[in-house]
Amino acid sequence: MPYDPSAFPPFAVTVDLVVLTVRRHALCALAVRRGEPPFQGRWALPGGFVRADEDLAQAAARELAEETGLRAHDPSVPAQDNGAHLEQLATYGDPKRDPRMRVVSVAHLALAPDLPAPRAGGDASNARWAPVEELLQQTGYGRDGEPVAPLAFDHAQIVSDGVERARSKIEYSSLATAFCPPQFTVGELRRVYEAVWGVALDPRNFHRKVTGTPGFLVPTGGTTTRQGGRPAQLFRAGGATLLNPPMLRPEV
Amino acid sequence: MPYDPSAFPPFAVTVDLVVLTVRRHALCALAVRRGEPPFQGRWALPGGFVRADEDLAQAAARELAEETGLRAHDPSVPAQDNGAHLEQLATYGDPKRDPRMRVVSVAHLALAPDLPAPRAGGDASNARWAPVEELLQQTGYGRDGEPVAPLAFDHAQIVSDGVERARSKIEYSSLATAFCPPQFTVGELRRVYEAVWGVALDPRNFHRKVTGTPGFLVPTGGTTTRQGGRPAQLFRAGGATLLNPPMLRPEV
DNA sequence: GTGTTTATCGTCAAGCAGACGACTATGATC
DNA sequence: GATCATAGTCGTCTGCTTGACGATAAACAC
Repeated sequence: MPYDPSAFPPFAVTVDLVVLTVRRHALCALAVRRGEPPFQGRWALPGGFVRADEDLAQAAARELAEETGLRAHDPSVPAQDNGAHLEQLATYGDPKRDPRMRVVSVAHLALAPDLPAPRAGGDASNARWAPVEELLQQTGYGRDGEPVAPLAFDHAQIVSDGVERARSKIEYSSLATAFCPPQFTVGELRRVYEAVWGVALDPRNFHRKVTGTPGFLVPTGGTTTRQGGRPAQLFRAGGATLLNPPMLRPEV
Repeated sequence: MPYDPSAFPPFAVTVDLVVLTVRRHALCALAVRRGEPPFQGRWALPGGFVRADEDLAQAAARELAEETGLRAHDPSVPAQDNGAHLEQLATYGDPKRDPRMRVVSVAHLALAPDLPAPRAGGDASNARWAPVEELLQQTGYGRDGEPVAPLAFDHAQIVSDGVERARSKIEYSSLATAFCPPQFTVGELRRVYEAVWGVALDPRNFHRKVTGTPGFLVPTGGTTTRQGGRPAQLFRAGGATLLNPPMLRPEV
């Protein structure tokens, strides 16, 4: 088939980001307020058009840096830097998902440690970390009493898919460490699991499990009391990416 | 931002299909021979452009029907029909993946029972079930002595990702039944696992595991001797989609 | 009948998970 | 400084699941 642009319909391709973090014991996603129609004034996921010479992962990393200042952690480089985990999530292409034109959005999932206040072009009021339960409830009032409008476009579905991916993936991988600072304690890691899954875990069994899994955690030698109580050993993420046997999510 | 087509670069969007089945104890993928440049004469995955009014899943289901005659099993309809399992796999958008133009391909994964001979527009010589190891080796000779050329475009990567998805997903879901006919025996299901994972499983432990997992298998009452030996009970897939605890893939 | 093939049931030991007791080491409070 | 609250860490015990494997059952081929 020769190059014939009339042979296929043109699409706009965007990347949208589900950036998750754990703040105050709650799983939160980054939301930005839309400045233009459609859905003007409503909250949405950060994202933007893929440029003509850009790979999808590059576009996602660029948007992530623009919105949060985070560098994406290239998974092909095993060196543990401070970058966020970034992976492709899914692609959304309903013909009516954007009323203006035909847009296919390649959603990406980013996991980041707790960050300073978000920025969106320097305007803090137009970006916030929102608890995912608040974003996913169709209507009602948020914790601060502000009425909650549904997310723009199909972004509620995308957030839901991203949260589900994160919830299942920390079961059988060491990805939960992506929510932690470079050095962290077993208790901090446990609170990540508790926030993402929304359950309480037994501290003793959790400690036995994570310290007993080879390659999951590497002690750095230091200790900290930043959580109060007895000083806790500090660890960094080990090289293992797959947990076998997996961490079991409690039922019900 | 008003609708300004010059504000974003136009993309072509395609769907490509990784259609897997188990034939003669080997995991096979459907490959079609390309009739036009680029990569003319080389094997590739079936696929095509997404139409202007089509959802991505619709486009994938349409391509699947065109290439194999299979109807996609809509996961929102729990009725067990004879359709194939179809799910989105990942999206590939390297700027240079198609030398003609900027193409973003939304790959889908389909799992089907063993089928009669494939067809590609009625021409059997242009479609075949190829063992995935054969497709994935970069060069060399296939089982029939025919020299093996790498798949067109980035399709080897897509097949690799699809196979890995299938291998991991049958661990913790009942998806392996998608490779089986509507009624099947425990031994047939075990041979699916063995072919997909490329390992031998203990028949006794496998039998205990699958029959002991509630909702996985439902006995139909019938028996069959089509595999030889003692008659085996026939089952159909139960309603359970998640296996807990999962089926463990042997190491090494 | 004998052998072969496949299916199915049972047994046993090792390992892991969940429940939970006990102890340790810090900071906060009186 | 004693006491308390908080968080971390080490053990123990019980039940369940797994992996290895013996034994039996029911068909077909000869």
